[in-house]
Amino acid sequence: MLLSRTRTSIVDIARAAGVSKSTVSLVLQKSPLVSETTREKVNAHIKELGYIYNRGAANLRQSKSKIVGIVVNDLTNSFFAELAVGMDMVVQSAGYVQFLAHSGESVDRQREVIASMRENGIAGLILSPARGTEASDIKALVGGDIPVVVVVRNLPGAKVSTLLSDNYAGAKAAVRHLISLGHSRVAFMGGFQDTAVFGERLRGYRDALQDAGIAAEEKYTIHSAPSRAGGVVALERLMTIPERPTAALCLNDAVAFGVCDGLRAHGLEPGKSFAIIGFDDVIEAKTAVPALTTVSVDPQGMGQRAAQLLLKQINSGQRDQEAITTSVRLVVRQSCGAPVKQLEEIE
Amino acid sequence: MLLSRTRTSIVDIARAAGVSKSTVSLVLQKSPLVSETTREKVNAHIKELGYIYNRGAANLRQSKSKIVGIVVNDLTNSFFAELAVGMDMVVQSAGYVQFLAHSGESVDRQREVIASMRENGIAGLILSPARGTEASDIKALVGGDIPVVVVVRNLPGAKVSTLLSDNYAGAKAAVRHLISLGHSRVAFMGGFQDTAVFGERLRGYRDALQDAGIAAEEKYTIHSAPSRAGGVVALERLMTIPERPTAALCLNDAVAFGVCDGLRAHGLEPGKSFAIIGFDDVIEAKTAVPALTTVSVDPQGMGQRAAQLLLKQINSGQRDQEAITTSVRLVVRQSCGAPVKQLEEIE
DNA sequence: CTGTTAGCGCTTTCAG
DNA sequence: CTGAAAGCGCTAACAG
Repeated sequence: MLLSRTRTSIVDIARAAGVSKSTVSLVLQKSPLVSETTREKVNAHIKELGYIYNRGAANLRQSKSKIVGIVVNDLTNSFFAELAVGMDMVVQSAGYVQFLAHSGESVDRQREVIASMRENGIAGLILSPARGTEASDIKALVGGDIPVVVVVRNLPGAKVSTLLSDNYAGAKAAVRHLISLGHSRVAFMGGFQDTAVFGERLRGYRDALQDAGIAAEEKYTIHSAPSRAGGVVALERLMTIPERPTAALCLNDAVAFGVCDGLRAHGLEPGKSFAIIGFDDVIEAKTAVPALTTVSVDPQGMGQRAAQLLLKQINSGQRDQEAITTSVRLVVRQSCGAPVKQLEEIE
Repeated sequence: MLLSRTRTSIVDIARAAGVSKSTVSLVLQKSPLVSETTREKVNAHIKELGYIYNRGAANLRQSKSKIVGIVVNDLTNSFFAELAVGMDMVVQSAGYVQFLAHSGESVDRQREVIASMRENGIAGLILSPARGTEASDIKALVGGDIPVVVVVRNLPGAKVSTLLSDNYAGAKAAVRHLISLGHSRVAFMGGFQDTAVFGERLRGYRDALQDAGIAAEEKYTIHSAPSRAGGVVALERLMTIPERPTAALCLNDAVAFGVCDGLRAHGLEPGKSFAIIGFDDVIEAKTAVPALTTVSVDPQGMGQRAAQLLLKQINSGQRDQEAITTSVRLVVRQSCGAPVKQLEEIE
């Protein structure tokens, strides 16, 4: 808790170099106002004394910081972990640091951690909301003081920039693909009716069927936890229904992997007797199942985009902007072998 | 970058409540020295003005912080993501926040990010080192000012607390298990000779064979990237060697999953014609392959332990302690279904 | 129990 | 080009 007995500061090096502390400060800021000779002298002493810049003090003085907050609902899910890695890349290379926290889908924890980050002076926040987060929550948490970017899950009504993938179109394209392969009994597996993501993907699934003149059977929509374990459960359910589907669109890759696990437990090879489409295109999808096709969201790319968006807002001093929802076009691709198509942006 | 035009401070609320700022400060610290009446009055104004505590200012004044740094080599790998989640849990509930960064196995990035964290005043650091990190690096980075806990990968010679799993014993137990099932041609798959973890696990593998009077064939050790994709590659290599092994211990779960992927591509069901043991016991291992057995490290538990260790050191003001290496005993378990045994600690 | 005062380490006018 | 002085928001003696 205690940081050294009072580590060497700007005045120590000023004294050592025989200059004033303001001069040292200027050197630190690489100001051109200081002569080459003094700069070198000062820098020498900085090295010698092992001086560490105290950014906290500077932040206080300037009322600004180069810290961003990132709160993610579930780091245990590769999709979100990769999302975080993408953000990390751009945050780091912009010279910022991040408080990165995991809410574990708990809105309470999410609230606490955001409050804590605010006290610690973040300049902006990226939030991948916990299930059950309300639009009203977020403006209560950050009083419009700092820019906020919401990712992945939509918070309808929240007046913040939001970066979403076009789940509807992606799901629709995936199901169209299955239909073009001759499937007519297609299931939608995984997830519960509690996130916008689920709703959008389901809607895409239904509309694609409808467009093809196929009635969407209610029993073909199989709810389960949106995890790998959930996929296994969903498959078990699937096996019991009459007129069993021949293909499925899964809520996400985790569910798809679980469905594959389940099929194999029944001695069936995924992609052979039963076609599966995953969703998100997590790194593992690249080798998980030879026959796996996914709707590609490219989590790392999305994370990068979100972070860029936030930094732009921070630097432009933007606040309280109208909800600018950007959606990322999704492409259906064969996971193994095929090159990943580029992320495209649409309004 | 700019934090509001100068947000409401302790003096604003002091003025509003008609008290001095020190009184407000005392209220904030829940000091018993302040009367119930004034406390309530002050609190009322705090709410009304939407005051946000400026922890940075307090940190500066007290030369301490409740921020820890966590640097992880690869968040993309579920093992490390779960490790981070475990740390997050205890850090958060101790009222700390964390800078959490991903080094992507780059020692340069690792160095930069640690430097940045130090400038930002972390009270301690947990490091899961990037490949190639030297013992000398770390004392250069943190000058013994703050406590450091190194996890997962050993940095022989570094004088810091280290939390490792007993890789040698775990690997040995796993191979003994395979031998007891009747396997005599056992491969070791995945990884390169560049981390201590690899060396320890390999040594355990070899010694178990030796103890059973089986010669460890050099060709049965198959190097590859320690990732899922690497596992696929390793399996391809394996298929080409004469007197093909009948079982394998994999460097980690990611490799094990890749090996399974590869087997399936060859029409072989993992666990049937070829036995596999993974390593780490990532969440997915719980459903990934019905027949999968892993050496259980319990990443989240290990993360919690590491964070507790760090916090203890922070609170006790410990510095420069001798290298206290704690190793966690590993158990071999059937991944699916079987209950996870508790983490045990040994000297 | 409450107010006064000084100062954490830095930046920033403003003079010299 | 360099120095002196003030102040960011908070805490910590110390008086009253």
